[in-house]
Amino acid sequence: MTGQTRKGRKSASYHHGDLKRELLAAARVLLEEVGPEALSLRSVARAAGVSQAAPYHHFEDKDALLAALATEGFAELSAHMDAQSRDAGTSGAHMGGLGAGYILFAVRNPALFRLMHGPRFVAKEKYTELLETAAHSYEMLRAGVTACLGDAPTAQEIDTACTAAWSLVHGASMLVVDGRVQVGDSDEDIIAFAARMTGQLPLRGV
Amino acid sequence: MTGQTRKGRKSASYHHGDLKRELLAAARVLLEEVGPEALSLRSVARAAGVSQAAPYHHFEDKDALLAALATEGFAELSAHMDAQSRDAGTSGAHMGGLGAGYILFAVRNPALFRLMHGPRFVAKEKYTELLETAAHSYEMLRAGVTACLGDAPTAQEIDTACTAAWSLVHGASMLVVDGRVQVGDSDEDIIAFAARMTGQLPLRGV
DNA sequence: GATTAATCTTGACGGTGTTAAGATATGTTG
DNA sequence: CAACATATCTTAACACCGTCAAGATTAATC
Repeated sequence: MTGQTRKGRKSASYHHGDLKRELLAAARVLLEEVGPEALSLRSVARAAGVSQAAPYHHFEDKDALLAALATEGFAELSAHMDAQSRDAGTSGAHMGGLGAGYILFAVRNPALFRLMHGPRFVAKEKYTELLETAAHSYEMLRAGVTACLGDAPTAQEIDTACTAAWSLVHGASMLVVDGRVQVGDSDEDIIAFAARMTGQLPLRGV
Repeated sequence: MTGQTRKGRKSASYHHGDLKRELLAAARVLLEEVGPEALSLRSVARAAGVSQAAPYHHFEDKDALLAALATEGFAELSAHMDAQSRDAGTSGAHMGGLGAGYILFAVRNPALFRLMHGPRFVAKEKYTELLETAAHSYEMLRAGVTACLGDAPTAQEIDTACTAAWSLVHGASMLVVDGRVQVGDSDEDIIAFAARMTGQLPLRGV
C-alpha cells in the first residue's frame, strides 16, 4: 500500500524517472509547512515516496538540496521584482515596484526567504550557482536604484544608495516575515507598504 | 578526569549551585562557535560538565534556553544602542548612534543576532519576556527617530519613518552578517557604515 | 535527625543525517 | 539478443539529537 503507482502515470517502477525535481517540489511544500528548521531530509523522501537514502543519488547532502531550493528562490525573487517593476509604471519609477516585488516574494514564501538568507550558505564557496543567482537579484535592484538617482552621482554615492535601498527593502521584508511589523495580507496592502518604505529614500521619480 | 572540581572553587559537588547561568554562558559561547543551527543542547550540557538531562531542570526544553539567550541578546542590543547614541553627540543626533549600536551588536554577535530574529519564536505567546525585551529595543529606536523628525508630524508619518529606519538598520545588519555587504572589522568602519546608511533617511540633525 | 523537595545521573525511546552493501532497472556494446 | 556496465533505489546500520522516566544524591525544612 505504499505508493502503488508513485506518480499516477506509467507503472510503479523501481526507478523513478524524475526524482530530483520531485524531491525539490516536495521539499518546497514541506518547507513552508513546517519551517526551515524542522524540515528533515527523510520527510522529503517520504513525501516523494522513496526511501531515506534515495536523495543522496541526486544531492550530495541535505545542504545541497536546500541550496538548490534557495537558488530556485533567488531566481523567482528576480522574476517577481521584474514583474512588479514592469507593472509599476512606464517611466523611471521602477524602484517602488522592485521593492514591492521583493517584499511580496518574502511574504508569500517566508520559509524559503529565510532559508535563502539563513546561515547555511554564508561564505561557502561551493554553492557558486546560489551565489551567482543571488548576485543577479542584487544587480537588478542596483540598476533600478542607479536609474532613480539624480544626475552625475559618484560611484560611492551609487554604492551607498544601493546598499541603503537593499537594506531597507530586505529589512522590511524580514520584519514582516518575523511578525514584528504587521501588514495586511492582500497584494495591495503589501505593495502600498513597500511604496511607503521606498518613499523614505531620496530617490527621484518614485 | 571529567571536570574534577567543576568550577575550580569549592569542591566537586553533585549539585552545581549555579547551573542555569553556566548553561547560558556555555550556550552563548558555543552558539557563536558552531552557529545557531548546529548548536545542540547536549553539547551545551557537556560544556557545562553535566549530563544530557540536567538542563531540563532549569529550562522547559531547548527552545526555552534559546529564548533566554535571545532575551539576553535584546537587552544587550538595547544597551549597545544606548551607549552608542550617548557617545554619538550631545544634541539631537542620536539616530546615527542608535543605528551604529544596532549594527555593531549584530556584527559582534552574528549567531545570537540570527537566533534573536530566527523563526523559533515568531508568534509564540509563551515567550512573553522575550517579546517585551525585543519591544523595548524597538521603542528606543522609535524614540530616537521621532526626535529626529521635522515639526508636527502626523502619527502615520512617525510610524512610517520609524518602520523605515528600523528596516534600514535591521536590513543593513542582516546583509553584513550574511556577508552580502562587506564592511571593515573595526568599530570605526562599522560606525561609518552605519552613518552612511542612516544618512540616507530624511531625518533632521543626523 | 527525619522528611520533603530540588537537583543531577543513567538509560531508554523515536527521530535525524549519512554511509555501506546489496538489489533492480536502464543503457550500451558485442 | 545476451552480457556487461552504470545509474538508481532499498535495507540496514552508525552516531547524534531532543526528550522523558526512574533512580541516586544533595539541600532545605520542620
